[in-house]
Amino acid sequence: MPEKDIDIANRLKTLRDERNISQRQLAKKSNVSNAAISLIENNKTNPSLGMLKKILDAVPISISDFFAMDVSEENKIVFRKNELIEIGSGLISYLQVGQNLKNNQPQMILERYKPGADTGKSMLTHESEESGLILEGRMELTVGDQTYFLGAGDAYLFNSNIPHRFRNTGGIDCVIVSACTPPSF
Amino acid sequence: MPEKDIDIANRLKTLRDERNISQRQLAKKSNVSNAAISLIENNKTNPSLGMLKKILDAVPISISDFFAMDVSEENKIVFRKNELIEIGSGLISYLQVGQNLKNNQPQMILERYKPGADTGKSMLTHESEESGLILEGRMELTVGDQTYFLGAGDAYLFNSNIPHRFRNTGGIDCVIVSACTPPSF
DNA sequence: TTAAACTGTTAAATATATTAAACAAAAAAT
DNA sequence: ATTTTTTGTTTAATATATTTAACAGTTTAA
Repeated sequence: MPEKDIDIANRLKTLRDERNISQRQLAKKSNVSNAAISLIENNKTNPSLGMLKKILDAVPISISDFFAMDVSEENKIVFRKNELIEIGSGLISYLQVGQNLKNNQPQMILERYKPGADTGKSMLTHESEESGLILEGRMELTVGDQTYFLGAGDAYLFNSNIPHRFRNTGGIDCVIVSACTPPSF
Repeated sequence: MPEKDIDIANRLKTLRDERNISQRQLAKKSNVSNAAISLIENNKTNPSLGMLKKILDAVPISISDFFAMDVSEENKIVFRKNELIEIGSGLISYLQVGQNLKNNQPQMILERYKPGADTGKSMLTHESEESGLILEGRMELTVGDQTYFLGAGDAYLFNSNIPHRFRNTGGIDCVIVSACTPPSF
């Protein structure tokens, strides 16, 4: 059974945070460009072993220990602002609370709809209970054959099997925090 | 203290030998080219982690375990024909018995001199006792101000502080097995 | 407030890993 | 003995990692 993703990105970031070293400090100490470290931590490259070795030697930590590190977020409780997981971007961006959610966990998402953003005329449907709260801007929400206009502070709750649709018809970003149980994707 | 060389080459080769898998079998199973595996095992590339991961998943073994593998050759006793270490090539090729030799160990080398090969007019000198035996071909050996012509079966022994020189003046390869104590390079 | 020294990220240039295909040698099959 | 597989290796073409340099945002100092 092949292991799942090795997640060097998290490992390195976590390690660096634990030891309070900046990308540039580590870069200098390991004779590697700071860009390389940034790219690794953002999963934008597939580093060579030589590269990883140089970095880990500078930390220092052995390769074996590095991969034996426990970075499971199973029991992680607090997720900092910059630790939210980006699961989609574009006209609508999604920042999720937690990773690899179980079916009994709510999928909380911080959603940002740019002006004109629209989940589409071909309404959404999925097997969840869905709730949300508008933080900024205004949102046009259609659930079934009813359409609502929501402003900051307003909230919603419905069964997502009912076809629904979000549209930002205003001129400024609309920011929503939503929750689905079980997670919808 | 940074670890010394990680030696992926040895690790992979050893692993593959232990499990009796050919390069091509492993390549196919891991969706990687057989060339890649060959290059890795010969230290001719600096593989990416993604690559290594694919290979190790096919073995299978975890990355952590892979790097925790003991491949120290400290007490290795028998070195197979294909396990000799190439420490130089070209007109003269050197295949050494063992790795990271200690000062109290003899450095045995299987040397092949192509026709015309010459260690150079500017004689060699180093702090060792040196001995050798001609296996094939003929060799012109100069030690100090004496020059000797050796054929298969002949041998030599001298203190390498005395300037010396090897020249294959014949038309065929000359193969020698030599030994230096302590190792000369 | 402004400036200076940091933070992490990104784009284009460069270096290098990886593949595909062909090779030669050894083992297996007929 | 001679095909036929299978072995590992190599080279040129291609894909991609890494660096250099510039950017924008945040913190520290004055």
